[in-house]
Amino acid sequence: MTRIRERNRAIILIAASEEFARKGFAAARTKDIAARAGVPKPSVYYYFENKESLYADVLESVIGPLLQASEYFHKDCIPMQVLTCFIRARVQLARDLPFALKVLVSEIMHGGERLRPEQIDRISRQELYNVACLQTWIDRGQIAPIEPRHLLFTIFAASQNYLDLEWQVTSHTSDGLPGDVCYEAITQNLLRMVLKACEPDVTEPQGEARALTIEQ
Amino acid sequence: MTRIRERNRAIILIAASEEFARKGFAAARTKDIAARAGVPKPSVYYYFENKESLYADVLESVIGPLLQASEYFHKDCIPMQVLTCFIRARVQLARDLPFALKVLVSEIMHGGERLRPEQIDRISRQELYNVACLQTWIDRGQIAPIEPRHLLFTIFAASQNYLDLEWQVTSHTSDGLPGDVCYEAITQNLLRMVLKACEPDVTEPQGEARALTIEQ
DNA sequence: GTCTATAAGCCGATAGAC
DNA sequence: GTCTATCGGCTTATAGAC
Repeated sequence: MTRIRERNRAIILIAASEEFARKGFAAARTKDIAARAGVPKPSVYYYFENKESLYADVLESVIGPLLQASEYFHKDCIPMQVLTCFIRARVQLARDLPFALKVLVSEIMHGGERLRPEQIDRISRQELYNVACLQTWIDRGQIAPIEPRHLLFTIFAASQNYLDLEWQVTSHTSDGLPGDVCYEAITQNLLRMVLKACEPDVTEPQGEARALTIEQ
Repeated sequence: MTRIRERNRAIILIAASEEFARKGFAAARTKDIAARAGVPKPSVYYYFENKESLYADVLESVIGPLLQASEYFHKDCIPMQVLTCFIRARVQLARDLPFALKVLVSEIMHGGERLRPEQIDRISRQELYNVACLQTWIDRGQIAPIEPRHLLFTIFAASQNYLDLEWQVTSHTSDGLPGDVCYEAITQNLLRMVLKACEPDVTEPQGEARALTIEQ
């Protein structure tokens, strides 16, 4: 039966996400992953090819939802609305898949060498599209001239700072996960920072900016 | 002679910074650190107690300069000037000690378990002081009510995104380090984001904010 | 599908010659 | 101080019984 297979794969994948999130790929032990999942170690190798494959599958579990958060990006939508939806989706992703997202952020921060070429490709394409979108808005004068990749990276890193601050005394629920208050606060702070920063300077409009802004 | 000792320690420390920055503590090999430093592996253990001690010393090499960047924080200084100096100092630190800083950021993002208690203490104290400073400004209405720790973390993470974007095609110098243009762009973007976000809303001043703002 | 018992190899750390 | 040669422990991964 394939039902039991799917279930066990899911259980191991979640355990792996947590172990990889806490210790990183190299330091995480398959023994600990198995223990956390409540299965003997060989089961991990029965359901996954090896440790690297398991790691790549953890990354895969979050890449789809991550890219989906970018679906709001369209050149002809209102920039502030797009950014608002985008940031909300990203923070919600951090709430839904905190560990897997942390693994991905850490992986990208370390060069992405363990991402499959196809995964790198999908992320890069989306990134390029989002950058092009932001650049268009900048050229039109709809948003301030902020380097698009820096902006996207800041959102990427900040959207999950809920977990990165856990080593300090913060408000946590009993099971060790940050409470909803925390997520809403992060959303509000990030929204404010990004939207304020992106507000175009009315004192120095760029070229044809005026006319196009009115069209919008 | 202690001169040769200091020199070799420094060489190994730099090599270790680079290896730890690229691979993390667990994945970095002392063999590779020795090779990068151009010394045989036992020399690493002659000059440092063990791998963990070497790692802690790498962190130590950047904690001092990191805390020094906070020297501008004083309750009675002008918030925007403090933040400007602080951000400039942080980005400059990222230029001066890119690898060691990356190790520290990664370490803190993973819970700081490998920081010595005394190192955690120093960082926490400075953090608490900076947070208190920001909170005072918020209470006085001098800056917008942005959660101080989120703001500090965003600056912390964003100030070194030069290296985190290296897996994409960016402008690098021949030796693989980002050029100065990149640093200035990061500084400008970060300054804009933070300063804009911190501008107090004149439309909704808080309580005694007016009077105190004028005093300043 | 599940699990015990073990193989094979790598890595941190050191002994000891120079 | 410097380096070769090696040990001991730990980890991934699997063989093979149930």
